[in-house]
Amino acid sequence: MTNADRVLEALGDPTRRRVFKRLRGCARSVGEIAQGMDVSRPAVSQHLKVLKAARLVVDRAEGTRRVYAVHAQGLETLRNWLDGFWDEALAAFKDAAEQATKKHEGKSS
Amino acid sequence: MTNADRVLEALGDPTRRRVFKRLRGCARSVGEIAQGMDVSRPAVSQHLKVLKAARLVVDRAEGTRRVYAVHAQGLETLRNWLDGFWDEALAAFKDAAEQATKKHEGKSS
DNA sequence: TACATTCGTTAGTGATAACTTACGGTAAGC
DNA sequence: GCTTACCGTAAGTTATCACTAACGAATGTA
Repeated sequence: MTNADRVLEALGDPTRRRVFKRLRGCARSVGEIAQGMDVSRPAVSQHLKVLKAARLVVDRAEGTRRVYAVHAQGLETLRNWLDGFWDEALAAFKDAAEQATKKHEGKSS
Repeated sequence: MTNADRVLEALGDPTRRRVFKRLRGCARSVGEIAQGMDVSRPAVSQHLKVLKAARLVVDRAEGTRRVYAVHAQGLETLRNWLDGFWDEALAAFKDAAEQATKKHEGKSS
């Protein structure tokens, strides 16, 4: 399982996306994130675990609290996956075009 | 439910990603996609339905067969979501910095 | 040391979704 | 017009996943 797979699977859940969006711009503790959401704190904790495994967030201990913040690496992984998909698609298209050209040349000769 | 939500949810499933990757560079029919995979043809058909709803693929009738190909719009949606996240994160960070500055000015005055 | 608070973990449950089998519909070929 | 091939859909089953509840660990405090 690649890192890109973990990122896509992590962002596939809507609740997890809401948790992730709550960390834009400022780091928050688990309780602060759960505050105002319609899910329990353990649920948020579990979602953060998945987001952490995907390198989408990082956590640091701050007394008894655990503060989470967005980590650039996860979104960079997603961006690289996106770019890589385009590159491979383009390469495959190029190969197909070349084979078609070769076939056409063989026909004309 | 936004389009970005549909894209992320569609790409969240590993089988669906394998189906999607099979369309890089060349369009294929449903049977061709299912050929060599460890899932049945109806399963592939259902996944393609979800991918189509997310604007990740397009389909065209070709006789009795139905040919699917990647559609740029879905991945563009994902890219926009990615960029938008960065923008909002940056804006939030900026606001926090400005508030901190304001507070600091108020203190010094 | 004893207590309180905060967070993480595990077990169990309920819901969602993915897979298979079976059926119906449509277009091409004889 | 009948047969064949290909695809989508529906029903049913299985499995996966997210949520709640309960317990345990660690830190800060009296």
